[in-house]
Amino acid sequence: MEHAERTDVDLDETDLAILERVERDDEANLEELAAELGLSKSAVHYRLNKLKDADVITSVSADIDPLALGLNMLVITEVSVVHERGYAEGIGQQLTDLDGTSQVYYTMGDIDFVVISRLQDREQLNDLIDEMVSIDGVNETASTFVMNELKTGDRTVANMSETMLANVVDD
Amino acid sequence: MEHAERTDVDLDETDLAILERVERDDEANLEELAAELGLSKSAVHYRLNKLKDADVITSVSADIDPLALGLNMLVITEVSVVHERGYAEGIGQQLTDLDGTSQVYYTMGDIDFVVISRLQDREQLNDLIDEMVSIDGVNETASTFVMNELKTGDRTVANMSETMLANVVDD
DNA sequence: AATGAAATCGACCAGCA
DNA sequence: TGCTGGTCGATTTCATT
Repeated sequence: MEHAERTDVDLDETDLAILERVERDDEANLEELAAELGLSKSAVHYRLNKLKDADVITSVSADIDPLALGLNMLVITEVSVVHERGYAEGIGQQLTDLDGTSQVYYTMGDIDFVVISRLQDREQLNDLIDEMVSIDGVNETASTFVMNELKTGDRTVANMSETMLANVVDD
Repeated sequence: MEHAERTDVDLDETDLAILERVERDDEANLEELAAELGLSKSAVHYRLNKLKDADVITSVSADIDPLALGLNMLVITEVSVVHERGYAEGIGQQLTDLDGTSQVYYTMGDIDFVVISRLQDREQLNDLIDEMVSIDGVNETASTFVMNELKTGDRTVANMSETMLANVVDD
């Protein structure tokens, strides 16, 4: 199935303010949100519904500290594969299914896949690499330890410049 | 500032079931959660509070579709820096502050930093690379386009194997 | 971990700009 | 189409067992 085309919603500055607020913390009640944003409860409620209906907000979810689960190791692995037609898709799925993998990207160029994994110990890392190389079509892997996670990917609006935000509003 | 040591919480299978549920979707009310988990409303409420107090759940936040904001480009950039004492820390902070960057990792080995960015067009990518190379101490950058994002990093418990989960429970 | 009462919240509506 | 202010039922919260 092809990715569904985005039904283009047009957002205004108020929508962006709401998004910035709830991507940071969605535990506040309507009254607090309304006060912070200078709107009425109903307006916030109305716009939040719209943003969810339009799939601008895709979900509301709890963020869990990986360290609380003993996931002390963070590893980035570059995976290169043999270049035959149709291979990549199946390999990508298999990488996605491996225990411990957190993010999987299919990339242009000579690398093919970048996989980011969270693990508890070196044994799990060994197992993971073994599983990767045993996937049919995988050529080579190169792993790098992450010493420090300086910025996590859990914000979207907050990372955008004024120019980028302006592009959203006026088209 | 050093990272705060985790005050070790011990979690049981019920806690893990709750975490798996709310990291996927936190919009359900207590009654639904209780029914799905086979617990009473109060028990779920009690445990959720405990998990938040213990910072196992760090936040509850809305997930926003980057495509809804025109962020069609996803790029992975490897940044290498000159190796002088104390340089890396400041550079990491500056990378973190750049518009468009979504994730920043400080890594072992010859690469030094891996940066993942979301952008709207090539001009923004050019600007970003320019800003990176103009950071004092940055040596070289190499960027790769992501053609397909197969797995996003927004789940933690769901990515863990039975073995990994067992490690959490019995220590 | 369950109960029940009190406090709070979110959904909805009629009316309005 | 987007908003207001108010109402009501649903929900959370909390003290108690």
